[in-house]
Amino acid sequence: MDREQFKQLLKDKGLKVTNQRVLVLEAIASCPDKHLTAEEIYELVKVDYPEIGLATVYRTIQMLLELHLVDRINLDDGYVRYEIGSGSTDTTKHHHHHLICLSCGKVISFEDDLLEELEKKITDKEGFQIVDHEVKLYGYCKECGGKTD
Amino acid sequence: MDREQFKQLLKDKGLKVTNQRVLVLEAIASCPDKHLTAEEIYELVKVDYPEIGLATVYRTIQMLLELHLVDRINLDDGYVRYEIGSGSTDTTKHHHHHLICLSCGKVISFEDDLLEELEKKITDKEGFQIVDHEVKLYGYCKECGGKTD
DNA sequence: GTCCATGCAAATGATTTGCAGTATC
DNA sequence: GATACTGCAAATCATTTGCATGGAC
Repeated sequence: MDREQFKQLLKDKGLKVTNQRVLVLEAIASCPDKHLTAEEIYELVKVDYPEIGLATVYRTIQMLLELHLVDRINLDDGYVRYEIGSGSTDTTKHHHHHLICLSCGKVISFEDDLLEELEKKITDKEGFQIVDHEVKLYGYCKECGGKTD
Repeated sequence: MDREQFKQLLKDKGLKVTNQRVLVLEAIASCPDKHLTAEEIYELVKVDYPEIGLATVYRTIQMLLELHLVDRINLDDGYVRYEIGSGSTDTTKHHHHHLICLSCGKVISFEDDLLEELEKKITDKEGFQIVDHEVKLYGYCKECGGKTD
């Protein structure tokens, strides 16, 4: 999803194209592995566009979530974080999961389809139709060398 | 973990045994599938002990989390929820996961060891040592009959 | 020119904290 | 009796909202 595609999407949805909206999306897209908080996005956008307000950042994020261009992640550290969405590419909703280091706080994303098997089992057994999932694995990354701390 | 065991644990840790602490733990333990919010726990305890304060409930929950007697769940609905802990039994940390109905909001817990395979794979490939995990599956429960929103 | 979008400041709401009184040990 | 625990009210902090101005179309 490049800048022009995004502008077109906004127009198609009857939404207005503003600098703020473009810059917020680009800030999130430019840090695919950093899992930014709203405040961090605000600070990033302010570099290029100092007059933006925090409320606009929140409102834009809300809109991007509804358009499925960004995903929300909650690491339970008191901040809600955002990353460029899996749905932003298209078709196959390739969810990715998160490895969270309990020592340094680093978040590593990874892909895996192992859950599909599990989901099939649950649908069969419980009659529960699964449409989405979120997986967080907590542990210690290579650098923090297993359990050191 | 019954009431007496809990009292003993508190003593062993050098903590004082109070009605408030016993009642908060019992409120959470009595609703193993309801995933209560702090406010709900507060209301439950108030029935038997009207003078309790909400701050005490929060402080007690904090303590119970540290003792691994309760677990925290975040359904991203703006409330943090608590349930009686998997570690409260013992030895084999049998995590359970959550099925969350997008239509009625019901939360169903289930056990599965499928992730062990995945965790082994990640430890081998990434050098990331996993010690805990959280899985949330979103969808539609039997009663809400697949997708009938 | 119309209205949606923005910025600011004030409001909200869950959780935390300071402090003086109270209960446990 | 000392000190940890509690209740209350005030503080905190992320997020939301009201409203008047500004910008997109």
